[in-house]
Amino acid sequence: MDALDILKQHNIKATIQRVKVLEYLMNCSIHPSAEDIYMHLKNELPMISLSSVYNILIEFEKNNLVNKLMTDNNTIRYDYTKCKHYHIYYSDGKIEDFEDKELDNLISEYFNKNYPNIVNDNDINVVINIKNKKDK
Amino acid sequence: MDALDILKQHNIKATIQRVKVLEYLMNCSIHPSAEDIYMHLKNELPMISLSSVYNILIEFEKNNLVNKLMTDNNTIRYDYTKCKHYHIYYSDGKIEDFEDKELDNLISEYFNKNYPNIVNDNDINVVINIKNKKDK
DNA sequence: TATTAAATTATAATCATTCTAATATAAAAA
DNA sequence: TTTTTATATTAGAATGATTATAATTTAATA
Ligand SMILES: [Mn+2]
Ligand SMILES: [Mn+2]
Ligand SMILES: [Zn+2]
Ligand SMILES: [Zn+2]
Repeated sequence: MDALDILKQHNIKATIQRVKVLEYLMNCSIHPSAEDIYMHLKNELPMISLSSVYNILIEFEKNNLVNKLMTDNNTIRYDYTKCKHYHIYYSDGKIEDFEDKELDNLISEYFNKNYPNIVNDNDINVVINIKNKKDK
Repeated sequence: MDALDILKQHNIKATIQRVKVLEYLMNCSIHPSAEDIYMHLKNELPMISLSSVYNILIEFEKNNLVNKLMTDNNTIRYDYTKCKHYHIYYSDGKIEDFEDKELDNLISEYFNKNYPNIVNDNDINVVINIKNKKDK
């Protein structure tokens, strides 16, 4: 399903800015910051403003179209909400998707068995931190 | 082991500021921000500066005395490095420790078996996100 | 004691994000 | 089609966490 349909489905008015932001999020794999998105879109959409990117991301987050990824260097990164997956954080800033159904099940089952009342599946995240060689 | 011994052990000069920061981190359970630490210490140590708190935290981090906890609201929280544990993030900002040996082992074994070359134990974190009732 | 280095402090700078008010665009009403 | 109203975007200011800079204090060394 393409960006336009997704916006319609969520009753979000499909402005050109929103379509472009969503398209970029759907197709890129870098887990961009708001600034990254803005920089990328300026090429094809020179009039877009950084404010709009922030506004749009807030709107998308409310509708669960994107997830915020926490980082420890004070910048929020965004991830298009597709099927459940985890993330590998590299020390150079790269964030990589990590998909593993078997691990999903393992963890789901474990929490359902041991903490059935506290947590539901989607609340649990696995974060993998890897140091790049250069960074000692 | 108390704060003073830990600093000696890591060859960090035991200034009053460093001792107090470390003691607070060791004893409190709120996973404080730099500002939280500063506010708390001002009572018993009125001359301490926020700069020092930041400097000290950087120093502690280099020596693996503390870990940074990522958050999605642009403030870094600090955690004294004790035995391996995970964290529950509540939507109201509280961060709670979550210790579970069985889960540690489960995850360790799984990664050792399936991704032995990519990851080592301590790189893997489990983050649990829970919405407080009020927050809809 | 004099000299040097290290740590702390006050303060300014940076930078990601949010807020505010103005403008533009689209939808609804007349 | 015009007028009105609501919504979205924009530019720019404000905020707030963190980092950088330079001065001062403290501790260590000669
Ligand atoms: Mn910041
Ligand atoms: Mn900030
Ligand atoms: Zn992802
Ligand atoms: Zn903790």
